[in-house]
Amino acid sequence: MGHAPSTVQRLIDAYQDLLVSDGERSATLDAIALRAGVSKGGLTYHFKSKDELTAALFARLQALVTMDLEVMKADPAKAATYYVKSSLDVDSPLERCNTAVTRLAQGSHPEANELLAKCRTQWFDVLMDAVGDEDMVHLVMLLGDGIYFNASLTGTGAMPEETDPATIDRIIGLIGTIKY
Amino acid sequence: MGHAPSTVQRLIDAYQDLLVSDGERSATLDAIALRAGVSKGGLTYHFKSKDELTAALFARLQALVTMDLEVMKADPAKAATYYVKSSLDVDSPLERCNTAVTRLAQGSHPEANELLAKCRTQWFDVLMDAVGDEDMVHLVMLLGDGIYFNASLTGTGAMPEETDPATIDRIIGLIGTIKY
DNA sequence: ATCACTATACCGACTAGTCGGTTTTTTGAA
DNA sequence: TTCAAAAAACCGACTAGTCGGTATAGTGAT
Repeated sequence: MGHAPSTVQRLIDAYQDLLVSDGERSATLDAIALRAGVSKGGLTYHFKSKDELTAALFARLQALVTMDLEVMKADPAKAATYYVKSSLDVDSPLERCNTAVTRLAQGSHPEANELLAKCRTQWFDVLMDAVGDEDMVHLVMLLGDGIYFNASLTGTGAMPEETDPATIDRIIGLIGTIKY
Repeated sequence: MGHAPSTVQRLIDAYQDLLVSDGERSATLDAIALRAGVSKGGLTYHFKSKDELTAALFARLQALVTMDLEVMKADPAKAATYYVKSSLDVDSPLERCNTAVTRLAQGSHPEANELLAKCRTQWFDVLMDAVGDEDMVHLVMLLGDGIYFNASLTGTGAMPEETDPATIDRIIGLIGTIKY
């Protein structure tokens, strides 16, 4: 049966959600505890410091990326399309966690930057195995980043329809016509 | 001859630089004043509140974008290439200001989000006039966003060579082969 | 006298982290 | 099966420090 998420997981969820929806400044210990449904003392029982909580968030991202890489390796022919399309799914566990860590990176958290760089290198390597051509891999990853950037910016401001799935499908079609 | 920047401009510069290099949290009034080489009192003399300073940063971005749009309109044939390539130049006044406002947007500052959305719509419209095909414009803008995202993430973490100009040139070449 | 500041002091709100104490769950011997 | 002791989970008030903002007295150039 599906376990109800543990307090530890709920605390990481709460931290992640606050980072994604309101940014680093709003992700205070009090706010995290409140959202997770525990007291501040309950939070500090599980995580002695905010850095420890952040480390747990980093570990979650690494785990989710590892799973994502396995999916891509399992079907190399679809790896590139999968990478681009999954950038659109901002509500997936991976994308949400990725966004959360990106928020920290943009607050110039050195470890967050290093982790993101490492993950990107891993994606790059798997895409290279699947696609073969370096420039095409760069194109695919940059396109994915652009989609992700657009999607994650659509918080309050009403963006145009740049990131709707049908448009992405047509763009993937255009890319598919490239001979390399 | 080139005026030495006024105190007002130096204060906006300082705010912008701190946002870009250290994120929203580090951009305190004290830090801004220190970097601009004025006292805190000197800052509050020119800007009654941090919101006023932020408004000045927003106005700067709008002005820089308007100039950028004029450049693109002046040579529509090169507009798309110009858009993609200029995304790489993270040290240009426009990209630095854009990054600074993006930092605020990711801290879920509603006005920053609206401004960025507005600017993107303006770029989209000009590119539509220049390129004609909507999907190609989306592709160009997403690619530019991806480049920008990558480049702006390269703060501390040593990124791979994804965003070097030669690679971008080859990718532009690939895009150029698409028939639409 | 006005402008463009410097320098310093202060306030209230907020933040990360601490700590003594309380509740809940688990354990293992009678 | 019962039940008390131990361990784990959790509470919330408190501390020290930070931030945005306010206030005020003074300085030197025009």
